[in-house]
Order: sequence, then structure tokens, then C-alpha cells
Amino acid sequence: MLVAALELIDQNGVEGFSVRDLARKLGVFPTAVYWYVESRNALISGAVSHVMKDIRLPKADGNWQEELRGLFRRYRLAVRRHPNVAVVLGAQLVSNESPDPAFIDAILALLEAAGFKDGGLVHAYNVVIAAMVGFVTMEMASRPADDPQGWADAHESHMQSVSAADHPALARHLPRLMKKAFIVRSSSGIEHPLDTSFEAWVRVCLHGLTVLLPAADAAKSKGAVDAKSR
Amino acid sequence: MLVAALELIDQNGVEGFSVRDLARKLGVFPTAVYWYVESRNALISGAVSHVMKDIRLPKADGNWQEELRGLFRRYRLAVRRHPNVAVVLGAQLVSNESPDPAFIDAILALLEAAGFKDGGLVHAYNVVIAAMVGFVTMEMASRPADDPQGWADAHESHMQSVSAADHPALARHLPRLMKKAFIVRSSSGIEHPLDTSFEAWVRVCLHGLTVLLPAADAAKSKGAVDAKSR
DNA sequence: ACCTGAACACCGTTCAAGT
DNA sequence: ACCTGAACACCGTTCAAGT
Repeated sequence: MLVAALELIDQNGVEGFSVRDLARKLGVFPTAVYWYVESRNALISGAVSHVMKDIRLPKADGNWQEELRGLFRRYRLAVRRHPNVAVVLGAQLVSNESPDPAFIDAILALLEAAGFKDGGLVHAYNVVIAAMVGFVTMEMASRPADDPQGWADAHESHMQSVSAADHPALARHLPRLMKKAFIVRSSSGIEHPLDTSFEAWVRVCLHGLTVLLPAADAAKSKGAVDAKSR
Repeated sequence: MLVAALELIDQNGVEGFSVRDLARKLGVFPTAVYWYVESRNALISGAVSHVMKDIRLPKADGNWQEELRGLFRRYRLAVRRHPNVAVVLGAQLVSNESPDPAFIDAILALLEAAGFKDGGLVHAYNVVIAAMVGFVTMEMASRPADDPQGWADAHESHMQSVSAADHPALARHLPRLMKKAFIVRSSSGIEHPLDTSFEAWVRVCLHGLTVLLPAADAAKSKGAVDAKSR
């Protein structure tokens, strides 16, 4: 049943998913669904959390940065298989019901082993979750359901016509940005994956995380001016 | 009209927003709305992009990291005023119609001045957008609309009952995580803002971004093993 | 235990008609 | 130009009734 729901979401998006469609697909009266599930939202939650189920968790031994990199990649691949789910998964992350404690535990154990402590550990944890989910949610965001092709065409010509006088930097880099940059692109990450930018994102987040390690404070007090300022 | 729509979204969420409610609020027949706007989605887009309108853009002169930090903070404050909009704003970012070119241009100019070049510039741009939007979208994500209080209670007791044997790291840090950590928390960022984690996030992203600077490659080629490795 | 069937209170959107 | 009014094809969800 949740599998059937997920298939429908893959076809029509979360917005376009209806209990009555699901009932039709299952060859049953719409109201029969309510014997198994409390509401449409619960159904969506269930289907969505199915996507997270098979993601292998990181191990606390080994290089913590490589473990996280692997986790981020696996999360992205899992979402790529059900891109319509990205929004809900990102916004609610295991929206309803049991948000697998093993998942949380694995990340905490990994970060602890890496040397994060106390408040820094909590921050590192939040950074990891946001990093894992943030980029992919944006990458997979789909264009307006109303008239995708019409929107894409209008958007593209709108972008092509930016004035070099008013927006020189944008005009200068436009060719490079058309299919590869958020906001500028007129397609979604399903049609045009942002592979290299994703890898850059992971690199940025993993490198940046070291700033939350206790050791970072010591290094900094040697007088280096860096992002910690202010 | 878009203002009235935004007020309704603030009250009932995007999901709960209806054209007929809006018409009621404006003292007009539901169908009259369609003289001004093409569809419910266009209405939501318009209302949502209103939230982005007043955000001050960064300047290309001055410290690029401080400029970005300011932008991230302003974005967050703008979304905090209309938290229900976070999901749509995050997923679609200026979902329909003109995605203000000045905004894109300002970020590109800033990154160029900071020394990002070619492909690294595109990556840095994508990282900046994802960083700005990612954390805040997650932070403001609201709990299931069905029965928020019931969900929160169930979630909290579910979390309280994690087995220390099965999930030692989680159990050990639970008190610290309850109101401050993604997934674990049972409230949203509106009730319990994640201020310090947000600042940590910004620090991580800004520090991490330096890894995409051309200078970073030079420094790296001296033999340091770091996050660039695969 | 599991499903049907009827019913309720909603939707977004169209189109012709009014002014 | 701007709005009404009727109508269409949908919704999610309830509750009693069937088996």
C-alpha cells in the first residue's frame, strides 16, 4: 500500500497525489483506505519515509569525513530515485512517526569519534543534517506543475534577455550558468543533475566542519583572523 | 491581493490556503480572483516572492565573508516573519516569474571580487544559494498539520524512550538535543529558534567556501591531504 | 476484520452572462 | 474592464451498513 502510494507520488508528485487515485489503483473503494491509515498526510509520510529506509548508515570508525561524504552521496542517490519526494523529505525529514533512532545515533557516534564535544557536537549534528538535506532538496525541486514546458521557455528567454549594463556579472557568466546554477536554470536536477556542484558542496561542508572541532579554537587563538570573528 | 494571500498563508499554511478563502476575505466571488491571476499556484508564487523582495543585497566591496554572513542572516529574518512560506521558498526559490536578476548578479559580483573563478565561481554560487536556503528551510519546517500537539507529545515520549543499550550516543546526548536538534526536536524553528546552530552553520559554510578559491589548490599542492581528496 | 455505499463539506477552474 | 452565477469534475473524510 505504501509502495503503491510512492509509485503514485513518483508519477504525479506529492501535490497531485490523491487517496481516491490510490484506491482506484488498488481496485477498492476510496473509503477502504481509511481502515489502514489515518489520513492522506499519514499516507504521504509513510511513503516518504520508505525512501530513507535503505540508506546505509555511516560507521564511527574510519575517516569521519569520508564516512559523511559517503552518507551524503547515498542520501542523494536515494532521493534521485524518487525526486518528487525531495520537498517533503527535506522539509519534514521522516515527517511523521518514528524517525529512526539508529540514524541519529550513528551520526552522533561518528561525530563523537571525530572529536566533536558538548555544544559543538550538537551544532555539528545540525550542520550534518542540513548539509545532507539542503542541497539535494533544492537540486530536485521541480518547476511549477501548471505548465512546466511553458514556464521553462519563458524563464529561459527571460534569462537570455538580461541587460549587460544593469547586471554585468550575470550577463558575463550566463552561458556557464544556464543549466548548472540554482535560480538561473530552467530545468530540475532530475533532467540536469548538478553533480560537480554537489561534490563541491560536500567538500565545502566537510572542510568547514573542522571549524567546530575543539582543536580549531586552539589553532585560532594563535592570532589567525577567520570566519569565527564577529 | 498578494498581501491578503500572504496573510492567509501565514494563518493557514500553504497547504491550507484556498482561493475561496481569499475571495471571502476580499468580499468577492471566488471566480473573480481569476480575472487577476491565472491559478492558485501563481497566487502562491506571487505571495511567496513578496517575502524575498525587501532583502538587502550584499555589496561586492568589503569583506566577502561578512557580506555573505549578513545576507544569510537577513534571509533568515525575512523567512522568520512568514515561516509557513519557508518550504515553498526553499524548494522553488522565487518559484514562478522573474527571479530578480539583481539578486543573482549581486552574489556573482561578490564572489568574483572574492577571487572565485570559472567553474569554481559557479560552484561557489550554488553553495551560497544552498547554504542560504538549506538550513532555514529545515529550521522552519512545521510539524504535521493534522494534530500538531498530539504529534509533538507522541514524538517526545518516543524520543525519551530510546534504549541506551541500542543507541548509546543518542541516549547520552538526549537532554542536549531535545529542543535544539533536527529530527529529535518536536517543535519547529518558530517556537524554538536554532540561533546558535545557525551561526555555526554560517561559520562552517563560509570557512568551507575558501576551499573553492583558486588559492586553495596552490596551498594544497604542497602536499596537504584534505577534504579535496576522494 | 475488512470493505461498501451514501453522504457532507469542501475544492480549483470554465465559461457565459451581467454591468 | 471587472464581477456574478451556475456548473463541472474533482477532493478528504465520516459513519452506518454490509459480509
